[in-house]
Amino acid sequence: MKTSPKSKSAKRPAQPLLATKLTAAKRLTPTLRAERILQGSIRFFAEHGFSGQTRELAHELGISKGLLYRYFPSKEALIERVYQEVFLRRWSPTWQAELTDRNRPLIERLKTFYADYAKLPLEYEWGRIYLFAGLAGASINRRYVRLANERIFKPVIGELRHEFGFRPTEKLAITEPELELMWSLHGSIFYIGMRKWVYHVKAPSDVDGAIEQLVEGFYINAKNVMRATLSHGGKT
Amino acid sequence: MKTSPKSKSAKRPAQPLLATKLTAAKRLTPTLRAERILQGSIRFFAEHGFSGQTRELAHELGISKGLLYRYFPSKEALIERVYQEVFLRRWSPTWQAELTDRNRPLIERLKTFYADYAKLPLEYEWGRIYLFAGLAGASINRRYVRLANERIFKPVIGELRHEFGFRPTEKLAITEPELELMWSLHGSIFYIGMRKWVYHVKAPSDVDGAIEQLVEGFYINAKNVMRATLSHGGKT
DNA sequence: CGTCTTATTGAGCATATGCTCAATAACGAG
DNA sequence: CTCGTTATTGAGCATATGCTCAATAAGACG
Repeated sequence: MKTSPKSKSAKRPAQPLLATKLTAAKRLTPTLRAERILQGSIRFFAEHGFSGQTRELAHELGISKGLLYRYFPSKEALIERVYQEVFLRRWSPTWQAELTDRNRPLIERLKTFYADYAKLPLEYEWGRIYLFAGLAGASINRRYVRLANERIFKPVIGELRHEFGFRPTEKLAITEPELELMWSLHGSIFYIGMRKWVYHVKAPSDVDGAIEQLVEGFYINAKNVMRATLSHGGKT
Repeated sequence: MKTSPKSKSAKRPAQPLLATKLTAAKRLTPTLRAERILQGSIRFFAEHGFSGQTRELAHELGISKGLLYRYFPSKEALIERVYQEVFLRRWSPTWQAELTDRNRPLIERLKTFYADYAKLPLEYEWGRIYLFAGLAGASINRRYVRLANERIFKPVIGELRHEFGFRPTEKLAITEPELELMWSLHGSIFYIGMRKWVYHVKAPSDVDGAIEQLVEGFYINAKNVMRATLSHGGKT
């Protein structure tokens, strides 16, 4: 079936479409080429999922499939790099300090933090790749959840405890209702992204405003839930 | 495609010595067989996504791949049937009446409704297939969102308006903050399922309790948001 | 048991897909 | 310009995958 040179040449006579060789910015330095492949792969896999073909990816990158394999030993390895790049490289190191800076009112800290943090899950690439990875059973999601738990959930619950006059998390372990509060907020935020990038239905016209409304509701709910579940001896 | 009668007839050795049929699939009636294939496909596609192979599906069903194509003309058609079965056949016709039955307190109605409704998106098959479909760009999600909007979002907002003394939705159009409230609740619920079936991280030990906490928070937030955004002339 | 209907099978086809490798050509050094 | 290094290419391989069809055999009925 390979012996069909006639149909082959008939199909590919020349460059009928755009960018076949126009973007022939050929012969880049390995570092730069690898970087381009990585960034292109992020976009590509976000769009097509990890079952997208390497042929098509190479075509979109304007390079040959062979070149792909010079920089990444396998499709699997490429995907692993995509995970690293998308999820672990975009974590702002200042968030934690901002969240726990008691010179500012907590509600204000929460609003500014989530206004910034929400950009991650609301980003096209981030959200879709996160879902594809999870559905494929990749471990990256669990790793990310652990990160969020340590650097967001725990600190925020700690600050809320302090705000509402309950014992700190070191003295009174974090409860399930408190954790559910956090999950609920993050779920609502992520769902805004899902509406946009997965369901393709109308998202809020004012995303920042929607996030702020979510944070305000969260703050009030937190107060109520903590009072209802931590009150017995929980008060300082 | 059929124009290849070259050495076709030559190679037909026919191996009738097949004792390999250990799992002898027994001759079911077409209706029953189709039903089994459909149910098996739901489980299979929920697990592997729609890029799962028909060969493997047939194997899991204990039948040959050929039989699959006797009952469903193509993989695509099968998937379409899966959508129908999962999303449109499981909608309870009594929900709407329950939600608007003003003989019962609204908060109670909401709790019982969501305790029941949440079973859908929290189900393994439902949640994962919904995500796979959305990521693949299927239109079923938009269809489902429209359904939820008409039969849940609008009625609930209407009841909340009545509960808190604002003008009905026929007189004062539903606002974006109100819709966001609904989305937020549904997002939080769906996210519980995602934790279980997609991220494989710890889900609440008491799901029903978590749902109830969500509904309570939702009710309070709704009151606050409506008061903040509908007050000017909105009051009855 | 024999016969007929049809549910069921699996080899096979055409194409898709991850990956290899010998050949090619772009850039820099001399 | 010449030459050497190496980024880049694309035909090609091995296997995967949706789907077809002639052959098979499991029941129903006499």
